[in-house]
Amino acid sequence: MMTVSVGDFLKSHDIKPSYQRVKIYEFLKNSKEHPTVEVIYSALNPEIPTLSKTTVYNTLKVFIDKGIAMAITIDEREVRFDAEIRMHGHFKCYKCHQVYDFEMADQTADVEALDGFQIMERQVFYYGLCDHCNQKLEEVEKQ
Amino acid sequence: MMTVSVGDFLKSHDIKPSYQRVKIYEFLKNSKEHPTVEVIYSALNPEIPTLSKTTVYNTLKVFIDKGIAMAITIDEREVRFDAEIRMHGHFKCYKCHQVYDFEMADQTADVEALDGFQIMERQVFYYGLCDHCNQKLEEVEKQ
DNA sequence: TTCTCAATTTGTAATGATTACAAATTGATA
DNA sequence: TATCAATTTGTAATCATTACAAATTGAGAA
Ligand SMILES: [Mn+2]
Ligand SMILES: [Mn+2]
Ligand SMILES: [Zn+2]
Ligand SMILES: [Zn+2]
Repeated sequence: MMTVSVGDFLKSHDIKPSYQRVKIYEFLKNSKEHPTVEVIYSALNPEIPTLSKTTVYNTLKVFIDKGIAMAITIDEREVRFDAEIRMHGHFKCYKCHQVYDFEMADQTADVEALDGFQIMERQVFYYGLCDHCNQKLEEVEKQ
Repeated sequence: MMTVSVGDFLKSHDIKPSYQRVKIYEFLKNSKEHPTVEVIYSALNPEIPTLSKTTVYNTLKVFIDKGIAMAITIDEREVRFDAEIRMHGHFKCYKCHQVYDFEMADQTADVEALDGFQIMERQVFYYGLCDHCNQKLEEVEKQ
């Protein structure tokens, strides 16, 4: 198993690895929850008391420009972020509001309606009840 | 060919067909552009000078609740609306910012990662260059 | 080491879409 | 015609995001 430091990883993507950038990337990479700016800021603020929310916004914009993160607009009200940039779908539970990843077959070829279009990005959002919340609902209905 | 008035259509979906609601629904139904609240408001304001933007927001919320319209969050900054509620994908051109519809095979069954999840809504967003803008780009490159 | 300067970070104010809310209007029914 | 709930309207509040200018940082120069 080969390990590359976050600093080297950022450098290899033409991003100067400042203290804040390293911490923000580490948090995003280790997070499974697709955090918002607010969540990232609140999580890192205790450790970096001088952190500014503007820095979180700026840094995420840099990550996206350099291709090591993506924005997820599955919520109407707030943008979430993801350090996993391989193609995958997102499911949002109406009840617990969690956002789950799911694997997806690449169905680019399926879309003959888009002949001549150059597809550069794909977002697939599903909504409903996650297995956990769905389970609880069924138990209630059984009564 | 059978025609039902917009008023009757709204009534059949449990929506009282006020003047504003009829006009807003007609505009949305006839529009191919997935308009924003601002676009709808600006388009109808000349005809309905007393129209309030709040009414546009309220009315669209009613349409969505009653299942005759849907919100499209393909833009990070502003929500677009669509009176076409059959399942279809959306493509947004980075250059001309138009949003195109495209037909899509229903691939619900494909997603075995979501066993136990109850999928209630699906949104598929593609981004890139539309055929028109892509064409123009190729012509420039040819020179 | 100290200096310099561009890149980065920070704090504050502005922006803009959306929502909250209360008053005015409408329109179906009595 | 009177009533009253539903709808519409206008204004203010909210809140995520952006703009911007000042402060800080840190890598290389001297
Ligand atoms: Mn993800
Ligand atoms: Mn559409
Ligand atoms: Zn859930
Ligand atoms: Zn285009």
